[in-house]
Amino acid sequence: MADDFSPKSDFLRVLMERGFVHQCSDFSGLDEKALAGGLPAYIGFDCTAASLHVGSLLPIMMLAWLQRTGGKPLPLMGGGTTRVGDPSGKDESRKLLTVEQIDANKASIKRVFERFLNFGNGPTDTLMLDNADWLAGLNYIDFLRDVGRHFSVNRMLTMDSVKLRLEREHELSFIEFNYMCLQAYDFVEINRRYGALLQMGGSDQWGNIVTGLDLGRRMGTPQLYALTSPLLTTASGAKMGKTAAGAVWLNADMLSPYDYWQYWRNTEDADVARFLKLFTFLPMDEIARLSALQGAEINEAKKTLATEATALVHGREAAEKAAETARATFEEGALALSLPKVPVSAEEIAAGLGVLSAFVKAGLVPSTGEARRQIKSGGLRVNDVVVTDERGALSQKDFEKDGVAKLSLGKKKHVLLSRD
RNA sequence: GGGGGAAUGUCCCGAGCGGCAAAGGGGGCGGACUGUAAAUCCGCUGGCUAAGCCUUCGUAGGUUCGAGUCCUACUUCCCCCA
Repeated sequence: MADDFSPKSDFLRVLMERGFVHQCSDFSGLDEKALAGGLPAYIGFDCTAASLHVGSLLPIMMLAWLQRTGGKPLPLMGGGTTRVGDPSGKDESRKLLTVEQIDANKASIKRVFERFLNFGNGPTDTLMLDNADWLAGLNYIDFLRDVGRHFSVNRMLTMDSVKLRLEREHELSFIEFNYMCLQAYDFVEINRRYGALLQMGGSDQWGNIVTGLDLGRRMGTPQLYALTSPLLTTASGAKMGKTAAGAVWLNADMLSPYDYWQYWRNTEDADVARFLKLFTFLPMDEIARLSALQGAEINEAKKTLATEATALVHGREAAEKAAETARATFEEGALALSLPKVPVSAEEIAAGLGVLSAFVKAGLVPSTGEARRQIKSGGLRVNDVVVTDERGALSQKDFEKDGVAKLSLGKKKHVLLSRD
């Protein structure tokens, strides 16, 4: 791939040594451009959900490193392309979102970037883009004549995103088939408007990005570049960012900083070094030191990873607090009042709150049926006492300590019911 | 246009003589062992006011004491012929 290439620019050097690079259309060409300084580069983000999840962290980190090494980050909201839907890497087409949903998602997603990037009007300040600005108003006939004529359907049919659907005999609608044309056109448009020379993205975006390079050449842009990051999986092969509770969201209102910290704390041993490089800004020698730890000492590295990664998304203070909550809970077995809380009214407690519904209320189990099952396998505890009787109820006594009862599912998930 | 298949537990794959809350995987969750790890082993994996009740097999009807299973129509997808 690029083993024999040694970059001169800080940008490529950092990305490569930290494991961000999977493919590049032209390493030395891009290196030159990065060396010149102020390299404008963009990455597109889907607006299919109200928050980005850890899967999007990798591209965000790439933009952050770009800025730190003297480039100009251009995060692009897919306000327009999300209305069409990217078929890459998907077996089936997804339901189309309404424009209102997309706009709401967009607004909600934007906030995360402020944590990672500096905004402003300087040469290396971040500029937030939205492709709805130029895609939404496109005229079909004009677009076909100006842009569409440059696309070869023959070639499009050979692209992985399309080929996969055809081979597996899954439906590929015309609207999705057009997605890559729009993304390619984005590149040209962003070059013209903001001078972007580089588009980055996950490895599944390679085809879309390279199509943009091609289109640029035909439409007379300067030489454009493509750089993709590897597809992230854990050492045991699972996709990143999925837990039983759902995706690992970056927005605090969708996943608490404490739970976010826990996600990283539970990283598999084999992933720690890789994740430290990708998801923290810690210097490489510090990472090397942490990565050298063996056996139970690896837990120190995991705590550092968790705190650093959480600090990036939720701020240093929230990260330290999550770390402290975890320390008190797991290492001292103490009751940490900073665990996630769910309020219960005093009347409910007085009326006798059944254990089953208490755990449902706490959000630890989805149904009372699940609560029953967990009790059978000894998975539920109230104030660290295993629940054995599914017909039991919580009483005032359980809330004696600080007006709070600690409910636990398994050894790791704890929620406080607090008496209001 | 003609002929033949397929749709199953709302995470996925997948069995299912008319008695079915429905085999088996994967995934997930819990337990044991550990280091809040991995691997391994064990259990669980529709809902509820729970020895009972309710809702599930593409959609709508029908036959039957009883339908995922049989019949009819419809929807979607696939294959073959034109």
